[in-house]
Amino acid sequence: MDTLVQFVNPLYAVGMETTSDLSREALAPRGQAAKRLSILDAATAVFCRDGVAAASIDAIAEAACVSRQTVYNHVGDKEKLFVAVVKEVTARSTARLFETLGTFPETPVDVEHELTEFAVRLAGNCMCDPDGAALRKLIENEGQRYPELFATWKQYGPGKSWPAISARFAKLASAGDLDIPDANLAARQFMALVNADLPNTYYMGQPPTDAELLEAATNAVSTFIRAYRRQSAAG
Amino acid sequence: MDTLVQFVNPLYAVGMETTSDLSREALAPRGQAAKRLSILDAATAVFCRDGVAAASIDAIAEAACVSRQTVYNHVGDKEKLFVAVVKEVTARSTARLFETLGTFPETPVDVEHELTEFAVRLAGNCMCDPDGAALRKLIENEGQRYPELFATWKQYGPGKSWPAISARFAKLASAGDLDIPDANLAARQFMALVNADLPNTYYMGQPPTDAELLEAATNAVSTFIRAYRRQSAAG
DNA sequence: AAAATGTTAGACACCACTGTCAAAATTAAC
DNA sequence: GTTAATTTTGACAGTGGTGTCTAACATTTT
Repeated sequence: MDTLVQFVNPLYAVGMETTSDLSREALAPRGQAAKRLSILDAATAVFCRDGVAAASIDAIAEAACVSRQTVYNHVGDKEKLFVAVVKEVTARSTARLFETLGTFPETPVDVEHELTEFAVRLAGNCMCDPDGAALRKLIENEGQRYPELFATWKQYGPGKSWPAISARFAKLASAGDLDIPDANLAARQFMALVNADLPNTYYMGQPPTDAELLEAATNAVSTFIRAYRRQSAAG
Repeated sequence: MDTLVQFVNPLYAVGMETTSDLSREALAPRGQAAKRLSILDAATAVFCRDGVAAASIDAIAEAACVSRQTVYNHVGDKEKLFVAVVKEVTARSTARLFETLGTFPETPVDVEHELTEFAVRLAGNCMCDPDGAALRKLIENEGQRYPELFATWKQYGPGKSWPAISARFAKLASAGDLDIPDANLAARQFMALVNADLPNTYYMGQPPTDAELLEAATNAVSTFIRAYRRQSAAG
């Protein structure tokens, strides 16, 4: 239940709950939601940097500018902290992805141009976003050790994202712009092509520049459209 | 120096040195190269499973069926062990990639068919290979903590692999089969497309089945060729 | 069989971390 | 200004890891 709420409603996990009466968690007693967020952010960073097992609560507390005891008071032990982090970051990443998906050019005038601009937003806001990168890393590294959490993440992360992405490409096809027999496949390939040309430095600290983003998007969309353009006459 | 030898000559690091006099390392005194390999393999597995910082030498020793002291005798402390593992796995992966690249269809009769078969080999032997997967994971997680090692890896891993891959696509283009203005870009996109459609379970233990491999290769090559096919008349 | 070499088992000091506790200090509420 | 809630501080036992050492054991080599 608790789990579901956090995954389904991003606003909740982002700490934007109305501080009213809806979310009477045992955790955040009254006001200091900021401190809780600070702890989760710090934990995300340290978990990513050191790995969950090697991450020390002291390091997290220090990064959050908080005493160790406060960490235990807010979230509990390390495993609960990790679960809270994954839920938080999943909610944020998913929200950001859906926000970006809202700008997908479903009935474009200039397919290539508008799809390229969308790819820039996708790469900048989602793929290279610190939350997204952190989440990928955490899931990839620790997923096997927390099967339940992993399953829940799959359900509310990829399980919701991919159909949404595919649906956009299906609409784009039915708008007559491209010839896409399999929207799921096209969606996977589109994402892969955008990723293919991003400088591989972005999971090592530095995010790509705007120019790099644009180049990656341009190359990806160019190839994507050449592969999926509608044939004038016979196919 | 030592570093260079191990990276440049895969056979050395794989433990196939002639056991003669060429490689008078302080490490492998005379015969028991098998034990050393066993230690490196076990360390690879445990490092991947637990992360380097959280991996215990005892766990590695147990996995290698060896006493802890023997680990220290052969390789030294944990950092040296990690460096040895990365070199070993890099050498193995690179060797396997180049072996597979040797089967690239440079002057094919049926481009699509032969490129698909190559993609199957590439995915099966390189992308989903345990060594390759382990290496990606280790580099991604620990690269930042070992800048020198990371730099050396980049030099002898991607720095050697990508030009070799690109060169194949350039030859394929000049053979008249495809229209590839930028072989580097095409190579990146080809790899990305093959990866895009592999079941994402392969870094979680189970390798993909032959059928899954073939489907991924088919989809990837189909899209790749549609994007890069030579236009009959004007382009 | 003897000698040299490699391997194991156990013990060791040392260190870093966990999770808990109680008392002091700070901050917010009324 | 007093009361209540939160946070900090420092201490604590317990755990598990490192890297070293030594003496016993096993395996080759000669």
